[in-house]
Amino acid sequence: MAHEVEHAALNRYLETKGLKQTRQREAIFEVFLEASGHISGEDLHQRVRDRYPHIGYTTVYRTMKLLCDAGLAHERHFDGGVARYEIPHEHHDHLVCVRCGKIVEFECKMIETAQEEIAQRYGFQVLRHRHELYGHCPACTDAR
Amino acid sequence: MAHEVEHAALNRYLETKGLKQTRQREAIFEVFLEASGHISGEDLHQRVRDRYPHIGYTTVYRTMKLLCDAGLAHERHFDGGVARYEIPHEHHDHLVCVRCGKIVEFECKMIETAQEEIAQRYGFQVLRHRHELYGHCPACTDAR
DNA sequence: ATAGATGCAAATGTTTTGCAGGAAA
DNA sequence: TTTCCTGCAAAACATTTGCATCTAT
Repeated sequence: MAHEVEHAALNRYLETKGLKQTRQREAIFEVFLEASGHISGEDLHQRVRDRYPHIGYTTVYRTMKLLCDAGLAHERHFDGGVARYEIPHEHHDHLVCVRCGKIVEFECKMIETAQEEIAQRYGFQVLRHRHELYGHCPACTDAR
Repeated sequence: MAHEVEHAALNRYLETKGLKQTRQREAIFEVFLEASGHISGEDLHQRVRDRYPHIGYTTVYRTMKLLCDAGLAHERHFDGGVARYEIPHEHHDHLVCVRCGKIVEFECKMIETAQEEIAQRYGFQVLRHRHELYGHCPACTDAR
């Protein structure tokens, strides 16, 4: 089993919450870590199934929710209606290819600053935001 | 009936497409225009029901889709999973209050410019985007 | 032994579709 | 009178919940 550090973090979290360490949780977390980003609940379920044929959708969803609570995963919803999960890291936004589904992360200090200024102008206390650019990635632009 | 100009535009569209002018379509469009912005399908249905008790959800959805195709309405999906409709006007983004649901529009040329630069940097051809700031509006910030 | 986890089936919530009857052109 | 609409019920679709059973502690 790879990702020892991460699994240790999960086990620590489970322990502090009085929750249990199970094969399913380990398997789901492992597959999630291997996928390294933007994997959908469905894909995750499929891949975990390769190792645990009887695992249910339910357990995948419940475990991902748990991982999010533990701060070990981040849930995103892009257009299309399915939840996707990423490994938490510094703040960023996304470019999404509407043809092939490719997702690219970007970071822009200037936009962050502008957002703060806008929030202040309207008296809003911003808790989170959503910023996604949808279009064609380089490969899909060339393809026609 | 108010909004004569808009209804004329709808009738013109229906005619060019060989579609029919019906009481339901008129009623839905009228209620949509009166709401002037960010009304949900459910609210729309409720309000139309005050005038046409037997109107179905289905007709409201189908009509809003038609209005979107005609360019007379714009569909938005903020967090929460319900479609909301607004009267089309120049490009803008939104601030959404997570407590009271208030929606405020904003426009920022600087962000638009930054988006273009980012798209170029990653070779994406951007078709549309989504930019929403979620937080507490002034009233809800004061309330506690 | 016991609190907690699992997996199935059924429920949820929003939107869409099939279809038979109804209305506009 | 033909083409298009409407409204109901049922389907879709992603996710959640109820519950009886199983398992880690």
